[in-house]
Amino acid sequence: MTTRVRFAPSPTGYLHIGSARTALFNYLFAKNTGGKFLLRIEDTDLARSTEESTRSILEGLKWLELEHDEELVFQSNNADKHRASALKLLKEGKAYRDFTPKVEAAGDVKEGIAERARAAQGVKNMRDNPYREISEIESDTRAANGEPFAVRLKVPDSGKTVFEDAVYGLQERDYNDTEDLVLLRSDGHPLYNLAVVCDDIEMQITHVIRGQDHLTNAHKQVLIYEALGVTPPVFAHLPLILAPNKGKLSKRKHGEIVSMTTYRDAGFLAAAFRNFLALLGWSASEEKEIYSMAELVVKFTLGGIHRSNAVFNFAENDPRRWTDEKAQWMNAEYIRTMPIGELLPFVKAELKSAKLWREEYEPELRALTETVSSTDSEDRPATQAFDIPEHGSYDWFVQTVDLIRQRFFTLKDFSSQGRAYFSEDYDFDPAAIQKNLAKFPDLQQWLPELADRFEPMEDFSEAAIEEVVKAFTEEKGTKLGVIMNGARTLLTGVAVGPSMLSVFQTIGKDKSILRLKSQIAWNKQE
RNA sequence: GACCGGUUCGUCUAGGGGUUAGGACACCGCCCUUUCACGGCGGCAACACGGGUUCAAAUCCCGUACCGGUUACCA
Repeated sequence: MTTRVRFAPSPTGYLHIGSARTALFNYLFAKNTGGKFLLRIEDTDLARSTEESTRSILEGLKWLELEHDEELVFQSNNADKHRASALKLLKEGKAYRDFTPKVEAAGDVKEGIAERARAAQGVKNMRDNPYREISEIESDTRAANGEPFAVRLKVPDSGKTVFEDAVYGLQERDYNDTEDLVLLRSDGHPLYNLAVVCDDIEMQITHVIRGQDHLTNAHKQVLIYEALGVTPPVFAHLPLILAPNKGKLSKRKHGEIVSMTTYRDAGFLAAAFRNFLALLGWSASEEKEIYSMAELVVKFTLGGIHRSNAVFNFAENDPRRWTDEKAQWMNAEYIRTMPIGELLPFVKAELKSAKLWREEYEPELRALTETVSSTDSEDRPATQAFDIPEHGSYDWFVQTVDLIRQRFFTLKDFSSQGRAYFSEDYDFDPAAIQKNLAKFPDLQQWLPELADRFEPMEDFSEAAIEEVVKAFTEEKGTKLGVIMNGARTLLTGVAVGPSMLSVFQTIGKDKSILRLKSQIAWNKQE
């Protein structure tokens, strides 16, 4: 039997990091077992569901490249079927009409529930509903008279629900601990637990993989499956992802850092984020951190899922730790080690959106196949002096990206920190000016002078540049670092980056000269 | 409150009767270097607590503490 799993978010916000991981695990399990990954939007609560949210969720899934196999299902479209099931149970005596008037929840719903539970301590039987045992005739009559009623499942008097959770093991719950849950609201609207069970049956779901917050719901759902006479699917509940204080990670309290689109917009690679997510609550039991999607698919098992919750670690008021540092590291790791050919399209998109892209960077067909296939960043020789691509060409673009990616963390860095490589209009980091220029006033004369030395050079290779700069340094009786760092600041606007010789060569002779002579940075320091 | 679940370095985790308790991120130090957030080497750092079982417990059992989930005519 082929496995069929579903990711079933409710459209009440953007794609949350926890939901994203649930989607990932469902996807991985489906692909690992050669099954289908389905998507269902749980919009039974029309009042809270929004189209905007559905769009955002779809967008997040698209970014993560978790494509669903069959047509998207909207739960609200199946309301009639859900209702029919409830009515069937009513007819069979497995459910009953509850004529208790509906009470509107007020204030903090959660708190109200807990409060009521504490107050009802010991006095209330979960199933002491006065309408549970009224006669069929009375029930029918009152209903016929137009008296509003909810339909509740009649939980059997004694016994327990039992199921084997693929993650948490054997789960048992005494019927006494489960109330007669409402299947249909008094306005005829089907409720979550009913809807989920009906849809999962309809969609022939074999494995329900979802957050641990549904673990107790599973007992209620098993009850519905039993009443309906259908064998329940396999349940696998996932540990929760917590905030640093080990509390709930919520959209309201933690805002954008839990939204998938935040990461997309911050310049994360989907592959890196997926990799990070996969390792949050799951492990292949080996000392390895970097997994491609293909590897994850092969290695994924429900048995590798943990039972304990994981903390998503970040510090709200520390910009460097705005999100989990391991996620940041993972992204940097991908940027600097993935095959350059795979990275290029992302850099292109980033440069385009920053208006830094130029058509000259577009590959000719020949160049593309050559570069992409010969990409083993492991043992590619360092840029050679005799191999200087024409500035601004496709080859130059590839070489430049490869050079500067070493110290980048996100795709955004290509258009911010790396801006000077692609544009004449770049900013100067005040700290860099302070550290590398202001401290050495002589540089204001020296650097333009160095530019003059570059002028007559025919061969602007790293070796040739090195020779000129070294001679110049000696002549001035200063240290190489002073010249190099001053030049770095003028040429790139920042204090960090690759070897200056590579930078000179990459920026090119003409631009290097221009920038060394530019007084903009100097003027800025005043 | 009740029911359910969890607890290995700060964080993500490996290990599940005998290990110097391993890896990754972060942090610290050294090296490389013209700077650096790359790289290399090294370091700091954990089995929640108390009982039991056992020759031997981080690992099995019981209890305690703490944390989390659920307890809706929400999903």
